[in-house]
Amino acid sequence: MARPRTPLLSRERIVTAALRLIDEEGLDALSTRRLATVLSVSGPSLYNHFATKDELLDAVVDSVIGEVDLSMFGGDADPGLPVGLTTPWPQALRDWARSYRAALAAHPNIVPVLAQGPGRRPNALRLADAVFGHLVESGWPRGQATRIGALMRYFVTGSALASFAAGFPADAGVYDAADYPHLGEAHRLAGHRGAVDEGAFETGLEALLDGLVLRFERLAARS
Amino acid sequence: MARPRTPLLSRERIVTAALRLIDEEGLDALSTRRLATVLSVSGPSLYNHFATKDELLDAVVDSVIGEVDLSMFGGDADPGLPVGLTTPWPQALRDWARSYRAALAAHPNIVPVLAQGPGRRPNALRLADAVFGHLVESGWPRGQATRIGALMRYFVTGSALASFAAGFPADAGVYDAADYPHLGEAHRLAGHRGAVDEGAFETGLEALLDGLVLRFERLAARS
DNA sequence: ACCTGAACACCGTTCAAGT
DNA sequence: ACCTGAACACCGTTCAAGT
Repeated sequence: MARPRTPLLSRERIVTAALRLIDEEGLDALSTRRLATVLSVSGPSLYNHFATKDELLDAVVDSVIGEVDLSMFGGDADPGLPVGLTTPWPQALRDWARSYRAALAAHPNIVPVLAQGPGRRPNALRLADAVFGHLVESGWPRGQATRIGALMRYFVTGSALASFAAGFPADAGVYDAADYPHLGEAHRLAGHRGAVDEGAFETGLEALLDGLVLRFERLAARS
Repeated sequence: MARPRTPLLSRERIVTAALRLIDEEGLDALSTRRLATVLSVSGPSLYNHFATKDELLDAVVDSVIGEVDLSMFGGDADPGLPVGLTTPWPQALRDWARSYRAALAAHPNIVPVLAQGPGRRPNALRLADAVFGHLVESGWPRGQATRIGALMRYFVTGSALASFAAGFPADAGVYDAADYPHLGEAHRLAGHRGAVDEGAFETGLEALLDGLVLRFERLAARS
């Protein structure tokens, strides 16, 4: 065929197909050759749009991060917003963490890539900027704001990386009472996967926020 | 050569070499052929000791989890220990979380595999059993104990998966003030990698424990 | 039982050739 | 500019053959 008059591929079409493949069959299932087959082109065609497979993965990751809601941090959306109308930081962190987790948990297989940090990906940098900026403007010292951004990412990526409940085999035979005296009911976890993971995330999120509010109050009391 | 009189390989030798390769060059660098070369045998030899590469990875993962200290949960170590001498649950969780993170952070490249859950790996199941058992015996309802086990794993795996600080390029040119108004100092993060990540982990851990203690007190007040 | 080389169906990527 | 087939150096795994 050689060059068609309208391109067969675009970065966007490639990214969408790649994410679907990763979601459905895992990160290892994404090969340039399989992806090309799905897109009805030959393998090397992809190299007209991405220099390497890593660059393609970067684009996939950034498209996922682009789904995270950052509106609770104000900023760009309403530049003329009165200062008193910004969302209090604990509520902003709560809303953001839920949206962040939802976006990542929808694509758990790509979380290990995404967790490596923002790199040069624009959506990831925008996210870091919004969180850090809001915390500093709320009165957190810069060093503390950095730590909070980090620890929130630890918790959210950890919770999206894999289901806790689904990690326990549903086969009751695994949990020999002599070896694991307290895991007699563990085989039922996988069946309640959604509720267990959601409950753990919410409990952890609220505990974290309570602990941070406590620290913020101590900070204020000292000044 | 064919069969030597004393075996050239053992599961242990293979696991050790595999972990070193993963640590030094990443998960993708672990191929059965490279591993075999390191061990001075031919590729297929490994299949005399592990049925598949996945089974080998499982053994590597469990060897890492075996490094986590569980002694703070009492149990096996001192079966005749008086009840009053068990470590209070917040301190036990703190000590365990630190040991857990240290073991994982020493081998960050394998964390994505390990985070998939215990599966049938004995050391991972022992860990889950010890944490859950200690929480229940400390007075936590079983449902809450499950959630706490889960949320602690979220936080620890998230913190060991990748350095937060190292995720920000050291190249100051990345952080255009027009795009990211609050990231002007982000290029200096990578240089303080250890301190930033350690500080974030400790802050998050203490905040989480504070929040959980608060919940435990509320629980006690209701009964 | 434990190692070998040959073989199969895969990879990511490069490159010359086509329009 | 954007696609193709051929080619290179890799993969995981199977299998028959050796001791």
